[in-house]
Amino acid sequence: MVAIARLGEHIGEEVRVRGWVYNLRESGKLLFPILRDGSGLLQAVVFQKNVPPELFAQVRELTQESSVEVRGAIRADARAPGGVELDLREISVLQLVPASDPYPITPKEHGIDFLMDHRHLWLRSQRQTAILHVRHQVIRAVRDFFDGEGFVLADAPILTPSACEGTSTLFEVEYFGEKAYLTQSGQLYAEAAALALGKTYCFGPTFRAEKSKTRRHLTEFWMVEPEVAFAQLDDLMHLAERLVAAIISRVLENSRPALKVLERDSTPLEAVQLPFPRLSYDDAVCRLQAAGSTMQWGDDLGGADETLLSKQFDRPVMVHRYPAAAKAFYMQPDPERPEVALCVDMLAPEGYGEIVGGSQRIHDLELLRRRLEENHLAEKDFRWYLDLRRWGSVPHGGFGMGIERVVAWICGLEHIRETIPFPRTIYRITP
RNA sequence: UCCUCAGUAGCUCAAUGGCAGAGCAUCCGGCUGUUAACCGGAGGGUUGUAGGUUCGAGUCCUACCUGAGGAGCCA
Repeated sequence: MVAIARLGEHIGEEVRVRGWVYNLRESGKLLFPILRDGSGLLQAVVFQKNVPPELFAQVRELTQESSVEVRGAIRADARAPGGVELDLREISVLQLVPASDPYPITPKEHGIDFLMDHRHLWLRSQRQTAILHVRHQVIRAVRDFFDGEGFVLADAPILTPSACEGTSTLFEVEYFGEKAYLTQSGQLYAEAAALALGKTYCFGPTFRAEKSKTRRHLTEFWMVEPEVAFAQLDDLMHLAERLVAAIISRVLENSRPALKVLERDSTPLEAVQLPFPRLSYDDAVCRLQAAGSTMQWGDDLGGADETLLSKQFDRPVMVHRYPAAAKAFYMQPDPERPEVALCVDMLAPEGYGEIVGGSQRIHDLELLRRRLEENHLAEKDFRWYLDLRRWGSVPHGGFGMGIERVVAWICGLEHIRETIPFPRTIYRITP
């Protein structure tokens, strides 16, 4: 049994291929069933005069997405998509899709509503499998990168007793008579792990119940969050840029065919070389105002601002030292300018916006207590978090990277919903 | 939550307030190199729901339902 993607290595040989009927083209006494197997597309050919009548008849009545196993010789043929063709000699039909109930997704155009309702079938399309191949490479690259850097995986819980940051709207669940919430970030737990392991990361699903309705948002998405003891802001920026460069490099190495299916121009990806530009928030505000934005110092960057800024660079840009007032309570203030926080956001090029957000964390117990109070957060909810500052506190920090946004950028997609097998958005939880 | 838009055949879409249509899909027929094949024919409809205006509503009005695009918030 040979995967379609590897048939180029079997020219001249007789092979068996298992898969599904993608399409069937017909021209008189000539049939062209197109098969897919998840690795690629294969055109088979059947000449009526070269095969028994039963075989010809059997192939002729194949319907889209019927599951089959075929046998035949592979030969190079420039006329076939993919460059190789199978001279079909034998077929075993596992399931013939009945013509009375045809496969709903045809090779023609469909609207997004219909496709999302049929997401479980839409995944079979060339485009969707290509995206999932890229996603797979991105995740492999992340895990290999951290492994190579000596990080130890320590996943954070998904069920949590209270808000991690106290800002987002959370999904509430009933937990044996108590209220619990789906995690919006593993960060606080990752900090505990970092003080145990030195360098650690967690990687899992994250939930936001905000009623966000844009092409950049999912209610359930995957986030990887490294956390490093003794790290300062510059160390975090250095880590983040190398992580992203490693991901891009991996995708360019392993996913060229997928990028081609997606018609993704790879030149912007090839331009992503170290180092990435660093821009202080102050400089970002100047640049934006010069470019016509109405934003003022103190405002957070809006979506349009992010796009405007990222289009000024050919690689991801890191914006650091935002006003502390606009940021989370746990961020370490800059000792030289307490009104800004030692934090960084990485904006992807081509208008894809924020893919990384991180900071150095407050390591002083009394300062952290003060910040909790200023943010009206109850100290009892953060008792264990404060403990991390009572015994062996060190400067430390980390960041979160949203996998789906990275995949959307790399694949050049219009909308993030195609980057995850079963997207969860504000108005959609099925299939 | 706010703003905008859409809902007609399995799918993608047309239809000036006046007979509800086309392409694709499905079925039948034709074609010995097709490339979302092509050519000919057939079947397929409670126009999202409920009201209203009108001689007459897919079309106009009101409410609701479902979804999409954007804003805010964020990864």
